[in-house]
Amino acid sequence: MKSLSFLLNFNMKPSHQRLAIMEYLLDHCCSHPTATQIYNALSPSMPTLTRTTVYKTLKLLADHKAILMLTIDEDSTRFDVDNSPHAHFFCKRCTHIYDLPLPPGIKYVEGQKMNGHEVAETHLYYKGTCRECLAKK
Amino acid sequence: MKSLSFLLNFNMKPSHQRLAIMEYLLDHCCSHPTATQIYNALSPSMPTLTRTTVYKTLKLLADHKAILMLTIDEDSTRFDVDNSPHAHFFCKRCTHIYDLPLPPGIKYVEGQKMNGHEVAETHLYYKGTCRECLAKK
DNA sequence: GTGCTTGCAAATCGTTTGCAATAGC
DNA sequence: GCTATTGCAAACGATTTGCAAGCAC
Repeated sequence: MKSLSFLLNFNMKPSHQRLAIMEYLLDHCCSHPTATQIYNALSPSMPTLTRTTVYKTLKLLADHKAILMLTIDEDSTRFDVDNSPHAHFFCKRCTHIYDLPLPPGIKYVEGQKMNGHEVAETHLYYKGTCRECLAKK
Repeated sequence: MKSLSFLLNFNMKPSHQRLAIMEYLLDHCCSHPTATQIYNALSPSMPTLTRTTVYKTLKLLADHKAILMLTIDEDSTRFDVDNSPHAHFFCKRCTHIYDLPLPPGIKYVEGQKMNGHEVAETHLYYKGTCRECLAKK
């Protein structure tokens, strides 16, 4: 019941829907799912769930800094429960997102100023073709 | 007529429309415009220009690696003519994008392998509130 | 009952597509 | 004339909105 404590930690009421979404995120942290993927996965076992609720929940979680919104994919927003500093590799062919260790030398800035700008998030992205897709052809 | 040589360099036919779009990009490199901003700016003096053409041209330029597509803004794709390695700061309040020098230690990977993945682009993004918006309130 | 959460239907907006018209060599 | 480029209208898909209904304490 990790999802329960997760929601409580962030002062969010643990509704049925939120628990399910949170649990999905925790179970699929490595795939960095889209809102639609979450909806499609949960919908069969939760017929009343709507896309709207999924979007609202994800937005709320992101506002509470419980999850991270990744804008690496131009087609749709991806979500990441892992908030430890790490980089991402986005495959342009299959749209899979891989986690990568942070290269030495780069600092993840948060809550500090940079050139007068207040930094809330740092993102390091690589884009290209992943090893799976390279192997295919 | 920088835009002309720019297009020729990338083996693209220098049509009237492409020249105008390229020129706009070169003149507004620091604002990292959206397709719609480009369209709105050029439309008055080029009444026949359509959004479609702007999108197609930008996609073509990006495919030829003449410009960079930035996915930092969740609302719309931004375009950058400056292909020298640098970081970006995205203001969540005013959506302005600032160029930032690359911090020491980080390498911009291109054309190399990383964990078996073939990297085509590296992106370093910071998000938060910019100094202009901080000063306002 | 009060207030937050959800569901619904519709709208919005960026972007893409198929195809016909056009322009330039 | 041939081929690439453009324009148009329509489609598409992700995301948001306003509002009414539902749920929980």
